[in-house]
Amino acid sequence: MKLENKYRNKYCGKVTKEDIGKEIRIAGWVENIRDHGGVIFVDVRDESGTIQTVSNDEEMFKSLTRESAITMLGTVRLRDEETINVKLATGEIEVLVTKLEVLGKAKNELPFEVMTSHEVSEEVRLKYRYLDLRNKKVHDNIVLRSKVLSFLRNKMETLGFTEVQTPIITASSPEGARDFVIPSRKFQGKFYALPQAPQIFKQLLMTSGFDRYYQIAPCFRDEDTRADRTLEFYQLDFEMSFATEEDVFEIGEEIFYDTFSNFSDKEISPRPFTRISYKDSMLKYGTDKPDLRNPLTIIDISEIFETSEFKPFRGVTVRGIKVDNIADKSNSWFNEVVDYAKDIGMPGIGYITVMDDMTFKGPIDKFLTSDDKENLIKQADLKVGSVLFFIADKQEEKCAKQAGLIRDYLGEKLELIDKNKYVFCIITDFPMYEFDSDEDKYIFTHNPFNMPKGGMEALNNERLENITAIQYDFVCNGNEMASGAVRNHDIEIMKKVFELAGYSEEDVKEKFKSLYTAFQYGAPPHAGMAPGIDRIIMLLKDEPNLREVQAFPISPSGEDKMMGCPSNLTEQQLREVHIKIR
RNA sequence: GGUUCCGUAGUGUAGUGGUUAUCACGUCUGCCUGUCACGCAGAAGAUCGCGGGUUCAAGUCCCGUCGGAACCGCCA
Repeated sequence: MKLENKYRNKYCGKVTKEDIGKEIRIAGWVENIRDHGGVIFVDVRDESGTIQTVSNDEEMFKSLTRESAITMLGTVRLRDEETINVKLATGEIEVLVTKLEVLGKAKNELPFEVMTSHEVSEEVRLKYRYLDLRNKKVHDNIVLRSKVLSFLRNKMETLGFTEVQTPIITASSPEGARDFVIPSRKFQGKFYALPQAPQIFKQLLMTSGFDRYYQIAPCFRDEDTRADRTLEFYQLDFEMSFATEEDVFEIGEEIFYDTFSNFSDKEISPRPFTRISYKDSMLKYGTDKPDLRNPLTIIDISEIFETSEFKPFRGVTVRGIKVDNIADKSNSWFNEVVDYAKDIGMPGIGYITVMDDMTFKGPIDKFLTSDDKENLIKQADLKVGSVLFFIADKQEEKCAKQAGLIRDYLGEKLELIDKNKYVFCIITDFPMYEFDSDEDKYIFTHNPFNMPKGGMEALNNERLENITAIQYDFVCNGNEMASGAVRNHDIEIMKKVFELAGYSEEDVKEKFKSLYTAFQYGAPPHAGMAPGIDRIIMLLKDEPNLREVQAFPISPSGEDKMMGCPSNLTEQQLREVHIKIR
């Protein structure tokens, strides 16, 4: 790579003892100035690292400010033994400056210190993101992102995938997330939309004979944000024709396993990743994105309490979480668990403690018959010192979710979670439909273009809530990392799928025009998925939110105070797109 | 839309209803020839988010409002 020009001929961090005696030119930012009166030190930083420069000419550095962009001419020399800085890669040498030129002066009062920007409120960091990004840790996240993207592209090419770019300006889609919309100037009253995902396009590409497609695809969703969710994010979107669920699993496993082992030293769960059905996951872990580093599991013990004298448990869903060897925890420890249970909307949490003689202690004990006790010992595998927590609710789904939260809480509280591991699993067989009590009808749980398991036969014969889709999520350490499915390429099955959710054939024709038409011209069976790029980097870097791994993220409230967006438009702009602000 | 938490110099913070609002970093001035998050001496810098209330007295308590964050709803 050619570097030499009028600004520099050497990167700061690449200067070595080999360069001693040479005159070099460096360019970068002033990280620090230490004026000793007579001798003055200036640390200069570029992307490669930092080097100390030194001069006896105070006049030359007189109005120099920290974080200014500069270029310097100087001679590399060896430092005296006792002045070597072992903390610095270039700590054995320094540059004796002969000429300094300020290329971009920085105001002398900075909004925050670059070296400690991570301690500053995120609002200020984002407003001055270009300064924040000078911080090594923040900068390194973006550099890693580049490396991961390159690695993924290379991997996909190796696996025979073709990168195809799909439109950003496209049609609004009636299902799924709220679209970001773009008013049309030429077509009054009509709107384009940004894609929530390239879903339809990639299915059309399958119909077009692209055997394996991929794309590092931007996705836009106008929904409220979360730590791991924002308005725009990137997915490694891919799709394979004439492919089965297992074909996609194999590719997905290779992508995740190889990426994580290439960019992290942590232990990774071996391939093949554990497969868990949605139903089992909701029962055992109380969530569809279980953290399998947590060894605790949930068991269903509703049956034992069907005729119980303890009213709150009789005839409702009762789940249990057994933890061994914690019978000796203090009252206050258990009270904290009870407080947490109340925090998440439970009336409290019951538990029994197994004593040395295998008798139980706890508020629920007196309601249990000796048969009940024996059943519990057997079902929950209770031992001396075990504690069994009870979670009960009339609604099964609510009970499962609360049990899941308690499981997470206990895992953290008891430090059962090994932070040095990535444990992957694949959740399969998501439900196709769910009942929406607000609208009093069945709606799609997820993507309506997924193939129902069992095809037409299942649609005709099963109860709607029992129909599952050949749909799967890749999950790592409690995070949903990717989502995918075998798609529905059969027009007859598609019509039926929509009919069951209350759509007529005309609706499908109109709302999903492209797929409905295209699939009448020979659609191949196809399947794929889409790993989330931001979440991969987040996990690799142990970052608490995805803004740390995007160069210019929007704030959680959906504003960008650096760019000033969203912003007003001029009257003329509004007129041109035929929009009147109320 | 809802719940919870947080707003004090440029930045991060301390602050039991009671004198001139604490400390650190940064900034400015001076001193200092080997520091490396240099040191020393001094200075400037605050509408305690905003509005109202309680009180002899409010940064502190109450109400409202604005801003920020996490979560629920929503969303793959």
